[in-house]
Amino acid sequence: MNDTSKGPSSAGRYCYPHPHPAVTTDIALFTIRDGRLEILLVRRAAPPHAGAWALPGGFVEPDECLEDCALRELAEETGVKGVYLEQLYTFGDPRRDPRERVISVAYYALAPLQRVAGAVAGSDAAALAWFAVDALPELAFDHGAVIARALERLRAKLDYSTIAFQVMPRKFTLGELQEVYETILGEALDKRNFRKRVQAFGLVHPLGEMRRAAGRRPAALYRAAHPERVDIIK
Amino acid sequence: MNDTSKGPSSAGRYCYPHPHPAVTTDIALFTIRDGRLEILLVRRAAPPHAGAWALPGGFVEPDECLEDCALRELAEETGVKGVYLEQLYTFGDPRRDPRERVISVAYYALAPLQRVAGAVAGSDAAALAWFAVDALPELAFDHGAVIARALERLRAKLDYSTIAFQVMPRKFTLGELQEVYETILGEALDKRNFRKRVQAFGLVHPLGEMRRAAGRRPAALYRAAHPERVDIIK
DNA sequence: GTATTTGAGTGTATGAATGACACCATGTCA
DNA sequence: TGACATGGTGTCATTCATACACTCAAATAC
Repeated sequence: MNDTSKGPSSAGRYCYPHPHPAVTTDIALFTIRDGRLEILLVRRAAPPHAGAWALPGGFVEPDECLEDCALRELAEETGVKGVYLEQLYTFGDPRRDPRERVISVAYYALAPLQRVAGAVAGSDAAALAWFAVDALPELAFDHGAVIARALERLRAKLDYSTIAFQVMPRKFTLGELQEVYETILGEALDKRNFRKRVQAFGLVHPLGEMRRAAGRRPAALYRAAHPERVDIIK
Repeated sequence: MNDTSKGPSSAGRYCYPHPHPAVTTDIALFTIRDGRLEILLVRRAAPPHAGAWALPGGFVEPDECLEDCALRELAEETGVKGVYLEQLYTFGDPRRDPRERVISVAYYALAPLQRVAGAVAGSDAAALAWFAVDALPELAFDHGAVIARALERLRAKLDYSTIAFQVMPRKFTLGELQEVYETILGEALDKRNFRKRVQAFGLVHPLGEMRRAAGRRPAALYRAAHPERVDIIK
């Protein structure tokens, strides 16, 4: 899929009177597994950066909007569908890709493990794996910077939006919700204050059911008050 | 500068094996004049949308990064230089430009009137004018949506950053600073609380000078504590 | 069957930040 | 010299954020 043509007089069927950059989308997809914040990466099979790990992503088709492109690439390369995407930033350094000028519109996403557990490598990628965000492998292109910015944004949004519910299953306990916050923020929160806030903002509705877990008291189950959208709170 | 070629087999010297979109930057440059928040627009001379008003902007060159492109286009089309730019959002709807696929990386900027007062139309633009943001003319492309988003972001950033100082001259009174906040937010602020906050955050340094104005008590002059950068506060 | 373990669940008190509010000061100009 | 216009200042009440400790309910080990 990646071409290496550049400049005047190169072979190719798509011609323009002025140089056009290639445009891609890249997706930083986060989930939480075993109390760790993880990100989905694909191993590059071909140069440049063969063997290094990269964000899933790819070239924008002529008739699709950017978000559709991100969703499509994510589905093609990893099999993951239907996640909540938010545009992060557009990276346009002329030298970020050694082949040709590539401008990348980065998106980030959060999804519950159950929805991404079946991720499998697509035809474009040699392999696919989840990495803890504090133990990243060697990264291709400027994807280290992309991930850093995505993390920063994600953590900021936890505070003033309901984005965390994107990573929750349909039914969850307040303890599980707090664990998600703590995992993403990388710090412990006070249990009573956390519960107070969540309830005060009306972010959850009790289901009247209990989750029975081994070796401890059952916990009340809740659902997100507005699971379909991300609200700004405060 | 705008070409209309599209798709396979069109004439043109720059050829690629896959279709490439055109990429532009557009700049929403705000200033404050006579107590109104105004935005700089250029009148389109050529179709599409000939006669409509548009944000200054243009195509990304092969070897410039996106922010440089925005600065260059702003200088070329309006003569305005050296303003603080922040990336806003990337607009990529396939039909936002009727000629060909054009993806636009939008930036916004704030500058003091004195630095933009000499803005003059460059070769690309038929004419150039400032419009109050609540009295915009007919706009080309999706520039109405771009401006709406820029305004939203600007207002949000007033609250938690020092972005307002970008629009202040080197010396200013606290009354003038408050007027800027009120103009951008579109609402009145309490004078004492405003001054308390500004001082509490250490955002300004007194210069020990006075501004003598006709018909009223002279006001102490201040300068921004960190005029060169935009800080996040709170 | 009793003790232990593990997370579930709950309230209060304190300090900080926010927001509402009114008057006198100092200059110009008529 | 009086009217006018903006400059400049402090307090109080409320709200919000934070720190903090114990009992409850189930499962399991002994």
